[in-house]
Formats: sequence, structure tokens, C-alpha cells
Amino acid sequence: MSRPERERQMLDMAEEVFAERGFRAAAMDEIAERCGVSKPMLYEYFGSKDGLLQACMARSKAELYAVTQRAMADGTSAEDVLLRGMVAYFEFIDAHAPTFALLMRQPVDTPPAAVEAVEDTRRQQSELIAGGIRLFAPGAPEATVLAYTEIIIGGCERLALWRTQHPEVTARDAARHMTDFCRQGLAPFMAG
Amino acid sequence: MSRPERERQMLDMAEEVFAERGFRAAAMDEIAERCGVSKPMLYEYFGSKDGLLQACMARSKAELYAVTQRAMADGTSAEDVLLRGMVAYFEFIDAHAPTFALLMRQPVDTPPAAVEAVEDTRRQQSELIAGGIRLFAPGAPEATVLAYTEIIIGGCERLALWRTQHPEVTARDAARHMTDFCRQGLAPFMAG
DNA sequence: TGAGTAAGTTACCGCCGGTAGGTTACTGAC
DNA sequence: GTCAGTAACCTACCGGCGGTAACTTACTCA
Repeated sequence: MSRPERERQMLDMAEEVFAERGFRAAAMDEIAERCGVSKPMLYEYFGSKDGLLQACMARSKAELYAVTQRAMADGTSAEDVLLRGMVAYFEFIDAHAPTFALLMRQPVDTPPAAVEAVEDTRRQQSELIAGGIRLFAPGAPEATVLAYTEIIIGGCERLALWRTQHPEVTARDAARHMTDFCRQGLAPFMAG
Repeated sequence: MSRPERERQMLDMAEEVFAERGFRAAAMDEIAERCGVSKPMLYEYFGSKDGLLQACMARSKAELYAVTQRAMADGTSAEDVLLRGMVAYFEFIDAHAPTFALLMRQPVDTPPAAVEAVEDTRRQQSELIAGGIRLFAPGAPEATVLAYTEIIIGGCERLALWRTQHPEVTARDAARHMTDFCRQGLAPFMAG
């Protein structure tokens, strides 16, 4: 079998095993076996287990980019562009690239129990935030409250990570950004 | 040394090593050594490496809850409650509980290339989103655009995960929630 | 037809998570 | 005092898995 052909097959099998077992529990031997090939071939082609994962993600990354950009290009207005991009994103996560989806959801290396513990902590924070929203926006329907709670949780975590590379942004700045965004979103800056 | 005393020390050392090396590269032998104790003691007390991490997180979780709830209790209005809660959250990530922070933030220190690849993909999506924001809200200052981009990225990822447990919410619903929230935040539902 | 090369293999190493089984050392009852 | 009971702690080991060295087909083409 030719190199590019074999590479593609290996990526397919790796995605499968990563998705089934999680990255840590996935054994290189099993991936090799599913390819009908011996382990050193994987190392020949991808260097390491991390390298194999990286290659999987590179492929998914390209796919995600193509899909979202194509969707956005069809938009008829600024708002429509955003909406189409987001629909494409959620559909991509739904249907394609189980490995990639897996990785977005949990850090590469984390044991399942730890993931559950993090989720548990998020649930704890969710209650606080949902309570805050109900107080702040008593008119919001419950489904909206729940969805917005998740958005805020994710936004906070992401902003916290981003701040580690932007030390000039203080904790107070970040909180201010979050609350501003929660209150009015982009409305204050919109044209017209 | 008594059991509870030793346990606390082990958690402290484990947090330290996890934070320094990352979970995967952290060796139980090293944690044991820093405690001045042999490895089987760790297993006696926490069962496994995963168990040790879990125990670290349980402690951090309690601390985070206490800190944010206390901060929110001092709020003078609905908006103030949200703001105080978020300041407390960001400060917690800043200063305390390196293990907990580790799970939220990716190991920038000794980067497995795979983690970098996830970040890379997010950056790719960031460009799309930041472009959308600039189009959608041309009046927004650059610092705000960047911060909001991160919030949206995190919010999308979180919402995608949440949807896996709420199959009744379609991709289109999720996207609609996101764009609604981006446009006006909680404003449409606020009292007064 | 044989040099060069690319695909593929076997058989191994070493690290590290995890364990079996034993050793101090302190307590308290007789 | 001494001896059972127990709780903290150790040495010495195992097995799985990521990773590698060294070798073997098998195909191509001057």
C-alpha cells in the first residue's frame, strides 16, 4: 500500500480508536492492528502517539475551516453570516470528526473521573449563574436561561485561558467584559 | 505523621507537581519523594493517580464554590452580584489551586504539540469570529473585539457540549441562541 | 541483474502506574 | 513488663505500553 493511502487509513483508524477509548486508553498496538500493520509503521509515519493525534487534528481542523467558511460565504447580511457560521460549527461537531469533537470537549490527557469532576464543578457554578440570570433577567424563558448559562460558563473559562497570555487584562477587566457582554451583547457597537 | 495531616501534605505536593509537569508527565514517585514518603503510601491514601487528581479537584471545587458564593453574597444589585461573582472566579483562576487551573487552562509551559494544535484550531476560528464581529459591530474597540471573540469561542464550545445531553436542542436552535445572545445579551429579558 | 529504496517485521528496552508482603513503632490491657 | 493489635511506612517487584534497533521482503529501473 502506498504511503499517502496508508497514512489516510491510519488516521481513520486512529480517530476511531481515540474516539472509542479516549486518547490515554488508546493503545498504539490496537491502532496498528486495525490497520493490519505492525506498530513501528505508525512511528515511521507519525513519530509518536502525540504526533498521530496531531495529524488527526490537523485534518479535522482543515475540514472545520472549510465547512464554516463556506457556510459564512453564503450569508446575505452580517447577522446572517454569524448565524450560518454557527450552524455549520454545531453541525460539524454533531456529525463529523469524533476525535476532534472529543478533544474540544476534554483536554487530551485527562482521566474520565477528572473530566466528570470538572463537569461537576461546572454544574455547581451553573447553579450560581443560572440564579444570577433569573434575577437579572426575570423575563427569560427557562430554555433560554439554560442555554445562556452554558454560554456564559464557556465564555468565562475561555476568557480565563486567554487572559493567561494577556497579562495586561486584569481580573476586573475580564469580569467587566463578561458582564457587559451579558447585558447587551454587541448592541452598543452596532452600526445603525 | 497523622493521616489527615499527611493527606493534606500529599494533596499540596500533588498539586505542585501536576502544575509543574502536567498530569501525564507527573510521576507518582516524584510526588511521593516530595512528601518524604514512599509511593505505596499514595496508593494507600488515594487508590490511584486518577484518584489523587480527583481528590485535588474536590478540594479546589469546594474552595471555588466558597469564594464565588461569598463574593456574590456581598452584591448590592443583580448586576453587582454577577460582576462580583465573575471577579472572584477570575481571581481564583489567577491565584489559587494550580491543579484546578491546569484543567481549565492548557499546559503552555511544556506543550505537547497536540494541545497547541487545539489552540491553533481555535485561533483559526477566532479569525472568522473576530471578522464577523467587526462586520457586525463596527463601532467596537479592538480590545473589546478580542475579548468578545474569546467569550464567543468558549460559549460555542460549551454550548456544543451541553447539546450532547440535550438532543431536543437542534444545531439551528443552538446557533440561534448564540446569535441572539451576541446581539443583545440579556437585555430583552431584563426587568424594567 | 543487481543497486537502491520504500514498505514492513520481530524482538526488544525502560519508564511508570500499581501491588504483595513485610517492618517498625506506638498504644493499651492484663 | 510484655504482648496483642493496629496504623504508618518500606523494599522489591510486576506488567503494560510508548518507543526503537536491526533486519527482511519486494518493487523499480539504469
